[in-house]
Amino acid sequence: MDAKRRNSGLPRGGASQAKRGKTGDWEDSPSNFEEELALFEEADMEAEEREGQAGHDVIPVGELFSADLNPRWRRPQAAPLNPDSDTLVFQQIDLDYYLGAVVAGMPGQSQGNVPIIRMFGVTDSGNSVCCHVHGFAPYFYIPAPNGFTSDHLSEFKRELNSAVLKDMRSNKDNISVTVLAVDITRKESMYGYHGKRIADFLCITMAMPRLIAPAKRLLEQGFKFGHFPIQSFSSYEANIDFEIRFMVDSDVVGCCWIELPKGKYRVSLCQYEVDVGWTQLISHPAEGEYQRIAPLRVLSFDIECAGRKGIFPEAEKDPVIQIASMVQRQGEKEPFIRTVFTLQSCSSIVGSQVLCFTKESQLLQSWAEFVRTVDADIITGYNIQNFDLPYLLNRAATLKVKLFPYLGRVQGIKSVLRDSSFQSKQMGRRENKILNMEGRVQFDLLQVLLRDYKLRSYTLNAVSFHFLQEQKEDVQHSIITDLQNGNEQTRRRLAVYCLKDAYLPLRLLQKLMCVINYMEMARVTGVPLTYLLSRGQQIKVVSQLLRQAMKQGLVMPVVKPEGGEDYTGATVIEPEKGYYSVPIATLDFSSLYPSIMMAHNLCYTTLLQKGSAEKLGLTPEDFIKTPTGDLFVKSSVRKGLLPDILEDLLSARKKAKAELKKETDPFKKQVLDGRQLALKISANSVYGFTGAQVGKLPCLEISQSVTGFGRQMIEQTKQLVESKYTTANGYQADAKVIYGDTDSVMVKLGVDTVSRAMEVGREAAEWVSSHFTPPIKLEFEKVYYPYLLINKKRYAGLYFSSSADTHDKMDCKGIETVRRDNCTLVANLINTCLQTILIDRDPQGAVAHAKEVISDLLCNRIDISQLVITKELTRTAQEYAAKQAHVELAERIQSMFWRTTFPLTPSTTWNNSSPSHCSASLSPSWERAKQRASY
DNA sequence: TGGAGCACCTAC
DNA sequence: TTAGGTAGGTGCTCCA
Repeated sequence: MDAKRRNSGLPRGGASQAKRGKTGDWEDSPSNFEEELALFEEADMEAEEREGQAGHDVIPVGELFSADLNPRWRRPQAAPLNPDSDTLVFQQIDLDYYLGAVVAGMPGQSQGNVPIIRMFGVTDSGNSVCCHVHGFAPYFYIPAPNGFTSDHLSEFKRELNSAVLKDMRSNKDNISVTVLAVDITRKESMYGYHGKRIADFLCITMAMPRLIAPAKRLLEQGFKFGHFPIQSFSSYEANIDFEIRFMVDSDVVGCCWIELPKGKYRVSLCQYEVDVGWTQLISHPAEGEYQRIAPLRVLSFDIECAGRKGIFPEAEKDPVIQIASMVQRQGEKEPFIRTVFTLQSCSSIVGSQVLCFTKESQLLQSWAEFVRTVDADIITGYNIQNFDLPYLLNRAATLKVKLFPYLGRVQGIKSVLRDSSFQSKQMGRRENKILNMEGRVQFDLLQVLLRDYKLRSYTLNAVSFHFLQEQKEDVQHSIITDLQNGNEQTRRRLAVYCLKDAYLPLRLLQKLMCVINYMEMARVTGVPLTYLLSRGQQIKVVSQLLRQAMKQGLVMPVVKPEGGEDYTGATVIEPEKGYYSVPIATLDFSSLYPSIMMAHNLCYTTLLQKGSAEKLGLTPEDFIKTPTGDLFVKSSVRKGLLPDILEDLLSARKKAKAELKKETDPFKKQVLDGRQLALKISANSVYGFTGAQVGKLPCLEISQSVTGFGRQMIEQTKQLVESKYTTANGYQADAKVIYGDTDSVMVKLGVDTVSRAMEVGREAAEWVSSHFTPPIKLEFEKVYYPYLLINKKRYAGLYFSSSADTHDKMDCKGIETVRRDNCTLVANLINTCLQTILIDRDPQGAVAHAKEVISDLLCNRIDISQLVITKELTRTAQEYAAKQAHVELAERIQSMFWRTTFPLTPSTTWNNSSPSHCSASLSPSWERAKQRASY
């Protein structure tokens, strides 16, 4: 089919005619991306002929924008829904709550404003659903005071209610009842083992989520009611997000499928906007057919602004000139909507629709209308959270485009910008802007990459090149304004650029399978999709903990965060530094910390606090003493919650790993690898959670026992291996553990070949494993041959695991090549030298290469832009003249080179190439070059 | 000049 | 209102 026929009259290289004027410094043959776009056109032809539309021409919109410009923007027509005879099934993708008026016929309070859970989702047929869930109220627990009976309930409730009311500074919602109910319930604290002693707790149900905190505070401060003396109550589960509370109680997990049985829900407003009582909905576990994913609409967009020369665009001053949008259904290969909104005219682009506006305010308003029409479930792009969306919103405010800031799915709710700062040790302080868009998940690709990937550069260009081997269209930022001020051909050039910037995030999302991976994570951990990008690690563990606890009638206490003493972590075995030209076998404990917790049943619920063992009359057979002296009951007395959670996570990981083995597609392999890694990280963060002293439920007894066991185990492993594999026992040589970190040992077995090292390694791992409690298991991982051990946490070697004949890769740990605080020149130099040493086994060659590079550096043969080493040195470099900076940097690189590649003591086998020797041979030329350079 | 203290990044 | 952990190498500044 002729992809160009729609474009009759317009030459393909049309832009060449426009190579006049002041912006003539760009190349203009059609880019690969334009050809790619044109290919989409072919695929679209049939659909369009069927639907009888001509979607991809230039449309001079002027004032005439209508959401009906292209029927494909809309979702498929929704079939009529009869609550009495139809079941409604949808995949829930976002969940929040709001305060709303009571809906007659729904469970819960009968008057006033009530919290209503709102679930957004999509059906199999691609129709969107907004489901209001009624009747669920927030609650928390306190232990019932001594002598409390059901006769005291109403008095307690009345007193607490009036205390909370009195505590309110203002009562703008006109609340008259704060405490809805107080019930006596039999529960048990999850913190510490106390002989399964179930006790009376008061379950206090409040009218609104935000009333929980004051009620908890008042009870803590000291509360008096009836004839009971004033006393302070500790609270339980008063710090749980309302959404999580609901999800846990109704067994809903992130992104699961929800069923509303016929006769149990009602249609309230437009199609598929429904109301249901919270006990009526059915949540399907994400298994079997319910693992599927609905045809979600993913919108990716990018904006261009006409900034002033050298000034970062400001929304108050600089206009938005283009917005490109691409919409793709999850699971399909290509976007089915490709459109660009431009200010002023723009030549046509095969494969995309161009909508031209004469007024910027019209462009903005129309784009918002477009978003509402497309009704995307997921909104993505590159840095949209902190740039594009805030810019559009601020720009629309400046131009007073009143209908713009309604971008969510709920009518009448305005999208508002807020600043938030999020701080964690893991990610440092991160300032972000937050924009509410009810019912749409904002999935900023930059944020995903910042969280999940350690990269040297996070520009869209660098990231695209890294993952897709593709780059942005070549348009310098500085000429954007000129292109806009040119003619319809230069604006076309800009539009192609803009389209590509909207397209790349979609491609990346697809390639990295972000959406699917995040959904899996939401399903495994039970939190909403949005939490995964906006919150930390802890909430995932809390969600799992609560679910597991509820099954056993356990409640989670609220603890005051207080920083305490740090505890001891893992052991790093003192390395026997050197270059090893013999195979070194590496044995690892797989999932060390999780398996320790499982093997020894370490949990909040199994912890014996001081004196408990005697008080409960436990015999020594009932509990264990950990290396740190803490006591935990065995699983025969009570199985811990944390071991249960870990078993779930690790069996999911096992499954992912099995799929990984079967998979042949290299990229899907990578993704499955990512998933199993995510599950591993989740399992590891359970340990981290117990050690997080400023956290929801720290328990240092658990975390320090875990690391204590770990320290013991790695020492024992070293001793076991070195005691069995000796000449005295008939082996070729005495084995020696030359290094080890946390959960691994590197062993010199004294064998000559990789295959022999693998054999002995496997045998040794199995034998050592038999000394430990399952599921603790030492595994043979790999052989390094040769192996360069520079220092603790710094080494390199050729990595053999699958085959004994060829190495999989050169593995570098902690060396400049993998660190991001060095310039690429250093990384490349060290990398080449390591290759020369390990693969070619030619240390002299490595020295020669280093000399060459340093000489190039000193003679100004290397671009200065490559030379920024660290932040500190950037400053130094700027303070010196360029040539002097070269010398400084060359010295730095030289010392870095020596330390990294020749760190060895003279006794090690470097035949005739010890550091001092090489250093001497380099020196004369070094001095000469230095003199030349500083001349 | 050498060591304490810090920032940064990584290993696990 | 919210935040996983410790060990450890390296380069830099500051100070005695």
